[in-house]
Amino acid sequence: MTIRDVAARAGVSAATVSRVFSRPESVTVETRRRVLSAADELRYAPHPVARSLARGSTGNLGLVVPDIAVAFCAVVTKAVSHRARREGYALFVADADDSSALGTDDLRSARAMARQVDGLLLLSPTMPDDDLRALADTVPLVVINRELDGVPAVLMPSADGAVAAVEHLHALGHRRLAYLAGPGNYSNRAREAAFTRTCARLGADGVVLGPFEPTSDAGVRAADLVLADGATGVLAYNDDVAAGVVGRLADRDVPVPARCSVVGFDDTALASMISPRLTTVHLPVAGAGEVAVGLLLDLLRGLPPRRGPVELPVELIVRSSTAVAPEVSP
Amino acid sequence: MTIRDVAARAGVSAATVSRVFSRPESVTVETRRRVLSAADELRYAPHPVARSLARGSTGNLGLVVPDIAVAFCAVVTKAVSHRARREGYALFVADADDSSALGTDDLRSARAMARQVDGLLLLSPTMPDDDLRALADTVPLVVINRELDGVPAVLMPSADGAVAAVEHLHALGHRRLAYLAGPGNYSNRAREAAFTRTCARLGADGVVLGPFEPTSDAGVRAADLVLADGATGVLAYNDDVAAGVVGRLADRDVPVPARCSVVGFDDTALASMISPRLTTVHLPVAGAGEVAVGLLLDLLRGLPPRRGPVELPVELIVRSSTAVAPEVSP
DNA sequence: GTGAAAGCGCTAACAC
DNA sequence: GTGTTAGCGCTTTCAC
Repeated sequence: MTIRDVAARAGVSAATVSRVFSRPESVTVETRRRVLSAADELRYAPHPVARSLARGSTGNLGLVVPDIAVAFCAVVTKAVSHRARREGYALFVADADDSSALGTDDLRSARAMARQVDGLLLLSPTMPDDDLRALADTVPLVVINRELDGVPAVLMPSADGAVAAVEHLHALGHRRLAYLAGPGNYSNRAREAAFTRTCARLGADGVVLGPFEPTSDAGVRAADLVLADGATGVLAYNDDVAAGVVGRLADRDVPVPARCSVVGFDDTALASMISPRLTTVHLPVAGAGEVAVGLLLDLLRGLPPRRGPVELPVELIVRSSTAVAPEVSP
Repeated sequence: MTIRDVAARAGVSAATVSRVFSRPESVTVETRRRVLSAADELRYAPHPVARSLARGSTGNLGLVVPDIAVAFCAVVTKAVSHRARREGYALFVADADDSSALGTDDLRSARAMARQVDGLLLLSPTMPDDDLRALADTVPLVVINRELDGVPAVLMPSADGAVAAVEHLHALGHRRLAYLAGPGNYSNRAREAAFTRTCARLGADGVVLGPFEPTSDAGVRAADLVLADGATGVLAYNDDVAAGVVGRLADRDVPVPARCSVVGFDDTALASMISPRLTTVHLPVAGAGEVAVGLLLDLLRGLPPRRGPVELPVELIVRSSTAVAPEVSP
């Protein structure tokens, strides 16, 4: 069923059919009606691939995530998907997590998508700066959780969250703190640096453990290291790791928060599902996804790019996994 | 940068360049080398859209999920994504969850993707049989968790899991059981029916509550209904709901499993993250995703379709959220 | 407002 | 092996 079949049936030219489906107002009501009903009878719909080739644009957006099975990524994906659809775009999603290799292969995933989409969104990409820049020269690009001159970005300033978390623990009397490091992305680096810096500023002992996978299993292992270290306040890379820590501490009869306080990151649904409910840094994840699509659309429309990255505020949510430090044993 | 630029630079025809990128062995080593280095210098790569149009196939697979933010869906997506990539296909993912409307709009999502992919995978689709069949006539199609004559499917027989769960609770002495219903999809219907049937067979009181959203928040609400009902054994639609129930019962000082046993469904990571660890029905989620891609590839290759659906066994995993029924108060 | 014609970038016969 | 020639299905000038 091609445009020509419809044209023949409606007694018009292919160009007219094309117009009916592209700029209906540029065609008489009467011919439009004829074309539409012919199309209907033939169950015709424009072929998107042919349309993309002719138009030079696809109507698709692409998103590369480090690991779709991580709640944080899934939520971003959902937000991006909705905003994209609302704007009339379909969404291509690629999971960069390469089980065969070590780490993620976001560059390859991004390249594979680049020509099939009008624009690309990268979530927490770990590829080298140069590769990222080269990619940005190839295709309209917006990154989330990554900072690079000249590439539009939306940031959730993890550092602020880490600072708030450390200050919170310090205010509760904790003097030996541990940060459980995650994967080597922008967010983790920001969190780790802010943790260390803030510990130093407040005169607290701050130790960095890890890196760990961002999973609860890794959190279980991390908990034992924390215990061995003697830290009483823990900041985990994310909620999953924090949940693993909490679970393991419970299993080892170390009550949380009485003997050890635990802070997570992301404020995923998990954070309020476990017991005790997690004190955690809330990230405006869905908002970030939406804003990122907005930036990308601006880019596609040729609007002047904003100077710096968009920063969405984060917030420490205090729940039940943090409390005053245990008294030092005599 | 088109194929012609490369052809000119390498001193060959466009067809030869095309061959180098499609069937390299059909070209001399020497010309191949020349073409490749010309392509390299010009940073040329074949344009996938043009290629799709000319070839009549895209090299893409599509997946429609009811809600990517649900762990179950995310895990399937991950498995599908990996298998697809391994087979040389890219993956289009659409989230059918339409926040604006009630429920999911998988039909619309599927239609939007249909012509841009070589084949489509539908996870727990809720569209009417007729629409599904019509779609299957349009594009190679495989469904997961849905049964419909003539449409290749992979099933995780939820009913078996529900039967095992009810038998488990009954064996522990529970005589009044509740099923917390989920969304109106194939899986929920299978679980609910099996629950009711098995309760009847064993002579237990079985009450169906809901339907509820598949979230822990809904589980919180459900817990109060369970308490009001007096059931001591609960089978939830999924782990999230079960987690909500467990959390709420703890808040209401009803110890799990001492006073009430709770069984989940899916065996997501959450199940072993909460305390007590959830007894739940393990679903071979990743396997299902992989197998589904396999079926779809068979379809694309024109292999004769198998007669019935592929069934992957499920298994009840007994953890710490179930125990012998509390003694009946005198 | 509508049609004719050229072309988007690539592939696939078919000749040579 | 390689080049020539037609398209794939649609959009888009440019005339009329």
